[in-house]
Amino acid sequence: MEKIKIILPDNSVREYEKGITLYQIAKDISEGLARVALGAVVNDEIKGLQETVDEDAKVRFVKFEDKEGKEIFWHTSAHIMALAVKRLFPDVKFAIGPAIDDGFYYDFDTEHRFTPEDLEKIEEEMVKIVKEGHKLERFVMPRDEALEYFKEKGEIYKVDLIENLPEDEEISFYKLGEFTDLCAGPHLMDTKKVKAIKLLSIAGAYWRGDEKNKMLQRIYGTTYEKKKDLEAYLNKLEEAKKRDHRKLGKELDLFSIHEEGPGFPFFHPKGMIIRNIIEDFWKKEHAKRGYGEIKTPVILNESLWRQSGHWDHYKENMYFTEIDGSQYAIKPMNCPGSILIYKSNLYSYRDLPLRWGELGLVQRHELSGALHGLMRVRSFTQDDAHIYALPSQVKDEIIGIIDLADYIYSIFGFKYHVELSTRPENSMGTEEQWEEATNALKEALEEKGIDYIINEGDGAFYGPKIDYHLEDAIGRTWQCGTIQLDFQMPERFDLTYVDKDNEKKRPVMIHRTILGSIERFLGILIEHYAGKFPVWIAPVQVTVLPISDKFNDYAYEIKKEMEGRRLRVTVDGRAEKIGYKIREARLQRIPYMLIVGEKEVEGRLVSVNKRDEGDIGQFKLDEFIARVIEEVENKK
RNA sequence: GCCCAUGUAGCUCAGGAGGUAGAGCACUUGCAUGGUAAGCAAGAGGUCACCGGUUCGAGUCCGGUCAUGGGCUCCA
Repeated sequence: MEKIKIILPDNSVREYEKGITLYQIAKDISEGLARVALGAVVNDEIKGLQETVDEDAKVRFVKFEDKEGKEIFWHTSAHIMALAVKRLFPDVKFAIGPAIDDGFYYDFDTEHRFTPEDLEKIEEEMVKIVKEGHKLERFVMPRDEALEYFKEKGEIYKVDLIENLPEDEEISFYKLGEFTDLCAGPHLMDTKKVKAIKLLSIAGAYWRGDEKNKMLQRIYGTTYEKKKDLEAYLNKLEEAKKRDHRKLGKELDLFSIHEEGPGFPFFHPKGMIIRNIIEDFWKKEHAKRGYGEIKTPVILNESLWRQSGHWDHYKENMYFTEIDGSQYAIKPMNCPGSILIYKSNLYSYRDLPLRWGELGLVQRHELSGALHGLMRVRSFTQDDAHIYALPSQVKDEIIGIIDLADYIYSIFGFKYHVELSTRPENSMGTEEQWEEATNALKEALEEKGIDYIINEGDGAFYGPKIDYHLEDAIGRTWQCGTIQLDFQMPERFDLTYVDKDNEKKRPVMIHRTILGSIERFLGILIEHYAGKFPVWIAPVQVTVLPISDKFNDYAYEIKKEMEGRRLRVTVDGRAEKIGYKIREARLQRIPYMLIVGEKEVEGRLVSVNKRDEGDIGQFKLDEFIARVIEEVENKK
C-alpha cells in the first residue's frame, strides 16, 4: 500500500496509507480534528468539516454524509446539549454522551425528572449556544490532575471513567463554553454548523449498561446541518410508525395481544393464513434439501433440562410445572427433544448428516419490560432444525444453511447482514472446542465471501453462532436466523455414531433457524411490506365489489369460481356505494379489487383495480384468474 | 426486572375547579341502488384498566396492582 507523509500539528511527520481520513488520524494521535486538519494540510481554507478532497495529500476529509462525519457532528451535538443542560440544571452530574446511528444521547444524573417541556427548553438553549458561536478547545491533563479536577466537582462518573482508562492513555478534554468534558474526541472545530436541532426522547439507562448500577436519565436527540434533512429524518420516523406491525396487525385483523396473556399473541384467521403460507413454503424448501420433519413435546421432565445444561444456564427464563409429583419444565428450546429422537437409534457414519427440522413451540420467561408486539414474545414457534454431522461435514452443512437462508430471504426481498458471536462468560466446554467451532463458522462465511461483524462474548452457552439481521424497508434491522455450532450437547447426552473403524464417535450438532421465530418474522414481514402483502401471501387476494347489490349474484359466482382455483376471495355485497367499498378494500390493502356492474355481467368481464396502480381496465374473467394464479405460482 | 410516560365505548381520541361521560369511525335499523378512497337519518353501545384510601359524594385527588408505550438490561 502506498504511503503518504502527513505533517502533524506539532510539526512532526508521520506516515499513513493513502486514503486515510482525517478522523482516523485524529483518533490515531488523539488530537482534535480541527487541529489535525490545520496541521496536516497546507490548504489554509480548511476548517472543520470539509467537502473538499486534497488530491495531493490523498487525505480524505470527513463530510457529514460520511459515517465518520456524522459521528463527529453528533458527538459535538451531544456536548452542546450537555452545555445546555448544565446551564438550565446546574446540579446535574454528567455520565457519557456518544453519537449513535441516527443522532446522539447524553446520560445525566440528577434529582430533577426531565419532562417533555424540559426538552423544548434545552433545545432552545442549544440553539442559543450555536448562535453564540463557540469553538471546541482540546487540551490534556496528567491523570492525577484530571482525577482531582473531577473529584472536586463531584463528577463521580467521570472519575470512574478515568480510573478505568489504561495507564498509558493520554487524558484529553474538550472545552465548549462553560462545559469541559473528558473526551477522546474528535470534534467539530466550532458549533456553527449544528443548525437543525431536535431532542427526541427521555429514557432510563443504567450507568455502564449494568442493571446493578444506578439508573440515569438519558436524553436522545438528533441534529443536522440543514432543516430539510432534519425534516426528512422526522418523516422517516413517521413512516416507521405507520408501518408498525402492532398498528397494522390490529387494522388488518391479523393478531392481537391481551392483558390476559402478556407476551402470548393470539393469531386471527387472516394472520393464520399468512403464517400457514410461510410455514408451507418453509416445509417445502426444507424437504427439497434433505430435511426430515419432527415434532417434540412442549413439557418434558426436569431431569432432561438438568442434563442439557439449561438448568444451570437458562433457568431464569424457564417455566416449570408439576405432574404427578414430579418436576417438569416447559421447553424454552427444541434441542433436547431432538436429541431424544437421535438417541432412540444407533447410527452409522453413512447415516450422517441427519437434518431434522421442527416448527417448535417454545416458551421463555422474558422480562416484562422487554416484550414488544410480535418481535419479543414469551411464546413463539422457532423454525428450528438440528443437524447431526461428522466433523468433516460441518463446513459443507453450514454452507448449505447459508445458501438456504439466502434463498428464503431473497423470496421476501430482504437485505441482511451477518454477525458472528463468540464465547460468553456463562458457558460450557473448553477453550479448544470453542476455538474450533468459532473457526468453522468463520471459514464457512469466508468461503461464501460474506462480510460479518464480530460480537465478542455474545454466543449461546453451548456454542458460537452466526446471526442474520434482516433489514426492513426503512433500514431498521432485526435478528432472525441463527446458526449455532455445538460440541456440548453431543457430549452431555453421549451422542454417538459408529465410524468406519467400528468405533463409536461423537457427532457435531448444528442448531439453526432461518426465519428465527414465525412470530417475529411475521412482525418484520408486516413492517417490510407496510401491510401490502404480495399476492401469494395476502390473506385476501381478490375482493369483488358489485356496483350495487343487484349484481351480487355475479359477484358470488366469481368468488366461487376463483375459490375453485384455490384463490382467496371475498365479496362486499353490502348495499353501499362503490366508492365506500373501494375505500375499505384499500384500507385492507387487498391486492386486487374487481368492480362488477351491468357492463361486466353482460360480457363475463371484470373491471380490475390494482392496489398500487388503480384502475387497470377490463379483463375477461378467465384471463384475470390466469393472471393471479401466475403471480401466486411465482411468489409475486 | 429497572427509569419515565400512558390506560375514557370495537377503533381513534375529546372532556373533567370531585357532583356520577362526549365526538368521529365501526355496529344495528330505515331511506337511498349509487361506476373507482367515506350518501342521509335514527338507534344501540362505557361499573372512564383493576383494588384500596380520602370525601356526604371519585373517571376526576392519594396509594398499590396489572397492562401498554419509549428506553436500559436481556433476546428468536
